[in-house]
Amino acid sequence: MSDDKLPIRTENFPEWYNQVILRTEMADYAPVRGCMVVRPYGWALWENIQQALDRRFKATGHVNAAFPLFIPMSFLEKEKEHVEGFSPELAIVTIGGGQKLEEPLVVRPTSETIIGYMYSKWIQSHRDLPVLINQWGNVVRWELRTRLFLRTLEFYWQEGHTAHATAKEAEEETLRMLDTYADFAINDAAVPVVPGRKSNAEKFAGAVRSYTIEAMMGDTKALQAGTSHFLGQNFAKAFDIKFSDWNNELQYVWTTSWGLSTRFVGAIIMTHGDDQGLVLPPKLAPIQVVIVPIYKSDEDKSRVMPVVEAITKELVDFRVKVDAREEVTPGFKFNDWEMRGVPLRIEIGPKDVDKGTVVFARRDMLGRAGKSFVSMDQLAAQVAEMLKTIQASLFDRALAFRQANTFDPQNYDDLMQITEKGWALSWWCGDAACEAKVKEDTKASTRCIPLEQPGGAGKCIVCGKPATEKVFFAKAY
RNA sequence: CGGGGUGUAGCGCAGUUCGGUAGCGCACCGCGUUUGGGACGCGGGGGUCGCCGGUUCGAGUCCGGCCGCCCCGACCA
Repeated sequence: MSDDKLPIRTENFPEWYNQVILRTEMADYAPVRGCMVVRPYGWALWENIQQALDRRFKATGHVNAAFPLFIPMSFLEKEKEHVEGFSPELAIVTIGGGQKLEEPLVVRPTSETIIGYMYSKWIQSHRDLPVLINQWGNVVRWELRTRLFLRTLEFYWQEGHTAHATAKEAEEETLRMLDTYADFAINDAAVPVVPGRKSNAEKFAGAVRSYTIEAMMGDTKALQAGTSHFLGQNFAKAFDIKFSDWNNELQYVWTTSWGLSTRFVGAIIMTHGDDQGLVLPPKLAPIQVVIVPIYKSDEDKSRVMPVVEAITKELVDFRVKVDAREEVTPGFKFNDWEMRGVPLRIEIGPKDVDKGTVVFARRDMLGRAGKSFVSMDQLAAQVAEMLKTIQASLFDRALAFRQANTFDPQNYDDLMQITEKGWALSWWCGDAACEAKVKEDTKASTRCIPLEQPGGAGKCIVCGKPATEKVFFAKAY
């Protein structure tokens, strides 16, 4: 339950973030360090994210399956970069049923290895390809510094794992799924993202190329909101995934993997939230419309409640909540649901019943500015229209914010200044040394080389050598 | 793993200096009045004071040890 005000977002962003999550009952700290409990309101948001993604996966021919939580330690060791990347953050089971295990079992940090092993059994011929499997599940990475939703020891996600006959096909799949993530982020979450390629230093352990969608949070820091990897034949060779091609010659398959996690809940919170609390995009909000009935006397109540009921029936196609609590005042409810980010509030009192109207109050425009009197005629259509408007305004606002905080540095000093206050889009020669120097000097890393490039050529912002691509430098979560 | 902070009712804290049997606000329960932007009155319930040990007639308070959690730095969806 809400009592007093939240921390001011611009004054103490991390504290604001924590308080919003705890107070809106999205999640809570678990008794184990670095672990969280996703509470029903947070999980409902995640379920809507899952549905939005899952229907896109199905539409592109993918099917769901479930692979085990435990992976033999030796599996991870088969791919050199993979084990090097993940070994510092593995949880390892050494005892089972009171007996010391002959081979330790890793609690999966990701499932490329065990899925690769299974694919080697299942794939014989080019006729078995492509294999397009997705898994919804949880994974464990023993992180040192944790934050609710953004980085916890255990998190929930989906991981897609596909196998293809040709490199071209696999690369297409990698980009198709990156595009799927971008489409979801932009159109359902109203989170503007930059699709791009990761530098070698930032790529997934074991991938040939990694792609990402990067989003700017309300404090201008960057968040990797989803990733898609072209794994080449690295895992095919490690797990001997071979098929007979059209000429009856044995070939290694080409694989991809792509994932999006509960971290995205954090992305939504930090993209749209304001001092009043959460602001949820209508398409994903667990509650799209909250109805607050207003009355003083029993007589008023008996006039208002039937109208509330009738309206609720009319709005069956939306996720509607009627807040009929008697023990708190309407004013309290307004603040409470605003904190919880419900996109649209409908107030109905005796005066409205008399006039045949209701009050719409938009979450994205607080106070008087966001209130309007609306006729009860065609209410469902008006609600649909309003939710659409709010959805669009959230995206526009977030995009404008990102544009206002993205800069084109003219020299290295300029770059150092910019990384203190936003994103820098600069020419980069591609040399890891230049990248490392920036990180050393500014704590900003390369976020991605956007797929959309200005073209032409320039000089590397760090060393001045010729460069053909621009990269985003920014501090990141 | 290093630095900082903290642990007393569900939450936020006071009490620890100087030992004497635990308190405040919010939340919770009951009744009544309230209700168009965070209501109020009256009455009530709830605590092995993080854990273990020591000193003492007596420990939330003093001494020793341990642990948890949060925040800040090196790795990461």
